[in-house]
Formats: sequence, structure tokens, C-alpha cells
Amino acid sequence: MGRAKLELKRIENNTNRQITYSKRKKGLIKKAYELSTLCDIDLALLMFSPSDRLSLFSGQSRIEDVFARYINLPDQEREKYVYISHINLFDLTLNFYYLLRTLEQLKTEKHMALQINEPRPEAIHSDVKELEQEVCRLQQQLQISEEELRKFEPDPMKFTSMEEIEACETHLLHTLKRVVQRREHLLSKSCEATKYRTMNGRIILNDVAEGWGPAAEPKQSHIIANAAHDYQLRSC
Amino acid sequence: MGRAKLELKRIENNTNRQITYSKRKKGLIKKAYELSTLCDIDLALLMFSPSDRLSLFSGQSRIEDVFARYINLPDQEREKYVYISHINLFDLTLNFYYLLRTLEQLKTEKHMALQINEPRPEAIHSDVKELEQEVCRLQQQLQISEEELRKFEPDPMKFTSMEEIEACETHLLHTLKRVVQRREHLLSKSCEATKYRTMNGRIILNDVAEGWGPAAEPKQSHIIANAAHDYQLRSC
DNA sequence: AGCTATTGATAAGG
DNA sequence: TCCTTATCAATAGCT
Repeated sequence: MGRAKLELKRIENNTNRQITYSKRKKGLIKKAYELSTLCDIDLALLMFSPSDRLSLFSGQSRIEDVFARYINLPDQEREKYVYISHINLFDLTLNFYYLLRTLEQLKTEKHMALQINEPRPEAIHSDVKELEQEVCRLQQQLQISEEELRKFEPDPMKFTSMEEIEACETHLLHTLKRVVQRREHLLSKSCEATKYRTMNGRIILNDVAEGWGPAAEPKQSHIIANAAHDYQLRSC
Repeated sequence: MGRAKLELKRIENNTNRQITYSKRKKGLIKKAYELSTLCDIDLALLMFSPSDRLSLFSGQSRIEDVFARYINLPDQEREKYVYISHINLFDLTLNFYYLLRTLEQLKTEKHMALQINEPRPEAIHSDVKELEQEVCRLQQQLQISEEELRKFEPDPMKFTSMEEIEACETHLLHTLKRVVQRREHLLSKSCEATKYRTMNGRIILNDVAEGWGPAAEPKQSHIIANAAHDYQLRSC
């Protein structure tokens, strides 16, 4: 939306990123509010701005309750639905090791193949060529991959559908179960922090955002979002 | 949006509510993903469907913590790491899986070649032909899978000599090792960063509890990480 | 699940 | 920051 299509990557210009954040944060909160209202669901949304300020929205239930609900899910249930973004440090590290081992192995095999070929130069000449071809191809593939890895293409998210990405995510998730444990550990910590705050009896409310949405809702909608102001004025 | 304006209240019809939930949930997750990616922010989104199923999205995560630690570094240094830590986790992961598959396949080819070569030197000639055919076939398969997996990638490089290939292999290994080290570095930093944030978070939360209004928003250092990966989302 | 008519969101520019 | 507007995106109602 907008005058021009925006590339799906980090906006490098600080000002533009901040502006986009403000706008989209407002839009996202609005959408979240609408979804929670229309469909009568528990919803929690947390955002940390580029300048490290927190914005959060929760519909129907308080955000603490949504978290609690999440935390109280059986572990298996949670694992089933939760996809986390930070799994990939582990993921990538493990895979890099795997890749390195594989490469070393192939190197060894290549040398073995060449040694075998030496004693019988003529008969195996074509075979050598064959093996060399293989090696060439292998190296070519590796080179290509290296290019990809080094390149850090400005347009890495060329995927056109969420489904594609989700499928890959699923694949990743199945591969690394350790990470899930780590994640849960971190999440439980997060929950503790939330509880702590709640116990202080102070819900953090932005005076502007407080009036966001139906103020008379039996269940509360808490928003901390500076940008919600103008939207509210225009739409309500 | 849509044929008609929808009233902002709970949709009473169960079917419509479920449909709307599915559609809007997808849209909301997409928006959340875009926001976290474009603005390089940490973001979490939790939803419980009308049928109590959980959907969760989190963009940028632990990696943000890592990034936060680099905020104190000189800008140039920081940019370097930032660039590495976001955007491309997904890209890297995808490529790794592809690469792994390719490697396994080539490894198998090589073993086949060796087994064929060792037993009967005299029969090698015909075997080699078979092998070459097999290799061609596999190569085609590789290219096909490559196309499927990496539609977004540039054309492969071509080699003309073994020396080039050897150099590339060395280079590749070097690069990979370097990346692994980087990953590990980030990983360890991430752990530290998590601890750091936990402490910092408590202090900040206290401050918030004491205060009121926008100025009391928790100030945390979160930045992003990759989208790709992080573009984690889960739909039920 | 698809398909449009509509409304909504928003990137640029002031 | 706030407003306007040209454009692109999301989606409500149907099939």
C-alpha cells in the first residue's frame, strides 16, 4: 500500500524506518483490535520500537492473562503451535557443523578416489574424468552456495507466500528440538517478569491509547501506543 | 475492506466468525511479520482462536538482544554485525538445507563410483558409461531441486579448471568456518545478552511501575534480526 | 478454497 | 508531526 511498493527488508533510513514503524504499528494495533473484537478472541501483541520503546495491545483479556494462558498450555500443545524466530542461531550453527563435516568427508573421498585411479591410469582414465566431473559439480554447487551465503542479497525474502515460509519453518522446527526447550525456558522467564509487574498492581497504560476501542467493554483492552490517537479520532 | 463495511463488534454467526478469524489472522501475522522486518523490531503476537487454538508469531528475537549489545559499538562495527544478524537467517537456513541435500546426493554418487571402480578394472569402461549416465541424471535432478529451492538466486558460476575449483573449495571452507565462528560468537553473546536484559528488565519494570504515562514505557534495547527466519509464524 | 467489489492501509511528499 | 493523495493491499460476501 502506498505510492510505491516497499521491499520486504529492513528499512535502512532511520527516519523512514521510524515513520513506517509509527504508521504500521498503529495499523497493526488496529487490526489486532478488530480481530479480537470481531472474533471475540484473546490476543496479545508486543512490540519494541526501533528506539526501544514498548508498545503492547491486548484484546478481550489482559495481556498478562493471555500470557498466562499461553504458559499454562501443556508443553506439547505449545510446541505444536509456537514458532519462534530465534531458533535459528542454534539451527544454523548445528547445520554449519554438519556441513563442515560433510565437506571434510567429501574431500577425503575425493583424495581416495584419486589415489585409486593412479595405479591404473589408462583403464580408469575415463573414470577419473568422471570423478573429476563429480568433483567439479560438487565444487560448483558449493561455490554457488558460498555465493549465496556471502552475498546477503538485499532481497532474501523473495518468497511470495506465507505458506512457503511456513513450510520451511516447519522443516526447521522438526530438525531442532533442543531449541524448543531453550525457547520455553526463555518464555517462562518472560512470564515471570510479567507476573512481577502485575503484582505491583500497576497496569501500564498510555493515556491516549486507553480509550482505544470500546471503552465500556466488560473485558479490558489495554494499549500502549502513542500512535493510536489519531486513528481513534477519525474512526470512532 | 471488502464488499461491505463490517461492524466492529463480535460476529455472532459461528461460521462467519471462524472464517473471518482465519482470514484476518493470516493478514495480521503478515502485517506483524512485515513490521518486524521492515522496522527491525522485536515483536510478539499471540492469538487464541474461537476454538481455543493458539497462533503465535514472533519476529526478531534473541537476536535482538545480541544486536542490542552492539549498539555500544562504533557505528561501522555495529552495521557489520547487524547486517549479519538479521535479514538472512532464513536465507542461510534455506541454503543450508539445500546444500546439505546436494552434498548427500553427491556423496552417494561418489561412493557408487568408488565401489564400481575397485572390484573390476576391466569392466570399468562400461561401468563408467553407466555411471556417467547416472551422474547426468542426478545432475539434472540436482538442478531441478535447485531451481525449486532457490528460485530467487542468481545463476551459478562456471568453472574451467581444477585449480579454480580447489581454490573455491578452500575459500568456501574458510568462509564457512568464519561464519560458524561468527554464529557461535553471536550465540554466546546472545546468552549474555539475555542475562543482561533480564536484569535490566527488572530495573526498568520497577521504574515503570512507579511512573505513569508514555514516559514510563519500558526502555529496552531490542533490535532485530532476521526476518526470514524470524519470520516465524504459526497458523493453526 | 477461489473470486471481485470495496474498503482499508500506507509510502511519498508537503 | 500531521495531512493529503496516489497506489497497493486486505478482505466481506458469494460461489
